Amino acid sequence: METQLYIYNTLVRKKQLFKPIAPPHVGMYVCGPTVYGDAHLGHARAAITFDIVFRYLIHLGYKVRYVRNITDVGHLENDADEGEDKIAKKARIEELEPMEVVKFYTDRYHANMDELNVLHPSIEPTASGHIIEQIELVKEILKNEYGYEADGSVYFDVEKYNRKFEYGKLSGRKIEDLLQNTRELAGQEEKKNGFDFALWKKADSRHIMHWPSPWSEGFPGWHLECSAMAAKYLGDPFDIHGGGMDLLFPHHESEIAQSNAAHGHDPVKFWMHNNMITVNGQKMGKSLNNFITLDEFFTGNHESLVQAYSPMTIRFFILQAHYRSTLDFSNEALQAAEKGLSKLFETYKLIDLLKPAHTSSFDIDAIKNSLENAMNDDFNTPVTIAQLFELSRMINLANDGKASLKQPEIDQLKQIFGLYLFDVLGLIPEKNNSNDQLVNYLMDTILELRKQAKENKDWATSDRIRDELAKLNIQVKDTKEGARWSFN
RNA sequence: GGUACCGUGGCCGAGUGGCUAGGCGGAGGUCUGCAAAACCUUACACGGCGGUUCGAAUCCGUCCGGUACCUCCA
Repeated sequence: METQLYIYNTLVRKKQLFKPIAPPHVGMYVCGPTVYGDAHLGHARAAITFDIVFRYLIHLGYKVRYVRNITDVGHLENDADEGEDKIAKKARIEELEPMEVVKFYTDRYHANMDELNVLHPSIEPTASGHIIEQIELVKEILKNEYGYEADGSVYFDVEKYNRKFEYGKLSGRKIEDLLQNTRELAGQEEKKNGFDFALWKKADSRHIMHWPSPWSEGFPGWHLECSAMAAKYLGDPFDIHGGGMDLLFPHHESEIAQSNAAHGHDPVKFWMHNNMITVNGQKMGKSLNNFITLDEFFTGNHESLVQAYSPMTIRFFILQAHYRSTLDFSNEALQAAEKGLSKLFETYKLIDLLKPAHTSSFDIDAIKNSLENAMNDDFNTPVTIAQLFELSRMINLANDGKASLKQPEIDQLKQIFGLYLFDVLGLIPEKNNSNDQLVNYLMDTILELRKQAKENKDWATSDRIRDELAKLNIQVKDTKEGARWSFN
């Protein structure tokens, strides 16, 4: 494996050469969704970011086990419904069984991810399916005396932990600062310190989801599931842990603490965090209620959207920014992405029509190197895409007879273009929404009639055909080789 | 208040000491019955001020503006 992949590691705040713990195997854990609502653009960004990591590691020849969890219990609400489980709350409102809610939104999440051409993770564990593992982890932490019990709940003793380890190493926080700035939370009076977090929470009568444990009938704490499930499926330590930047603190910080408290060492070598999608410069998020769901994007059914945007447009839009930068949503930006992407697909199709020459104007290997370098530089997909546009330009020039390519280079060009466009970036042409064979046959017939009209200089008929087709969102493109068409 | 991060042309968005980012849009051109599409060419930039340097969008300082985390959040 010649390639030198550099990954930005949040833990050290710089890019580091990626070396797996046990090559050729790579273990990657990514925080998945809490399934109590529809996925929005931010979920797409996280999923696509790590889909790219997954795909590229596979491309490099690694054997990757990719674990992405489904959070279906546990996260506390922090408003009037003191300590009520998020899933349970939603269930109460909709008068559904909690698992019914979980199933409903999990299915919808999966459907959205498939539409975005996000590869399925190797394992997709649920928190509710790993209560036993989580209880065992709490026991270990208690055994090592980094937790304490209070009225059926168990809390993590951050101050004690910090004497031996370093709480805040990932997020760059100091425990003294935390001391000053902790808000009043449910169950605060049971804690030694405001910044202590729950490992196990006793359920009260209003909770529908609860499990027996040595301490109480209750439910696991906020950060426990990831620690428990990652260790179970990827070992301890493992290679890459990913998630949104908003999970950095306290979620990931606490995961590190739990693992150290239980096992005496850090759980993860590389921490990766994708940045947020913004709307008018402000984070798109549940709490701000400014999110647009993926289904709304796909249908255009939202007041902020002037049109529908296809899943591939969304994917391309996200990949046009580097994952560690914020990405500002706007109709203009999405429309630009839509056009740019279709240009790439169109030029890819042109490759097969190129006529080989005896000389060659371009250095395909140079582009190939640029593509590799871009991906190796912390998955720089915007630069990767820029290189694909460079290939696109070559294809068009050759197609116009303004440049030449030899057959082996045409083959190479097609191979590289396809490799990065389809396999690495995961961009695939949209399927037409109709019966392909039938539509193609009809279109051939219609365009043949229009061609005859044109030959007879019957412009009224030929223009009418063009206009009528336009009403069906079918665009007729006259080229030197005859008319082509596409769905708009 | 604490801690980070960001400020690039009309819009989105890479780069991070000297060499074109790229896309969309704009302008000009080629093609065309017309139009569209397609293609080619091209203009437009690095928040303000000061410093380091032969040279800074890129490093340092400072000011201004914005964002994120500190509470569930991708």
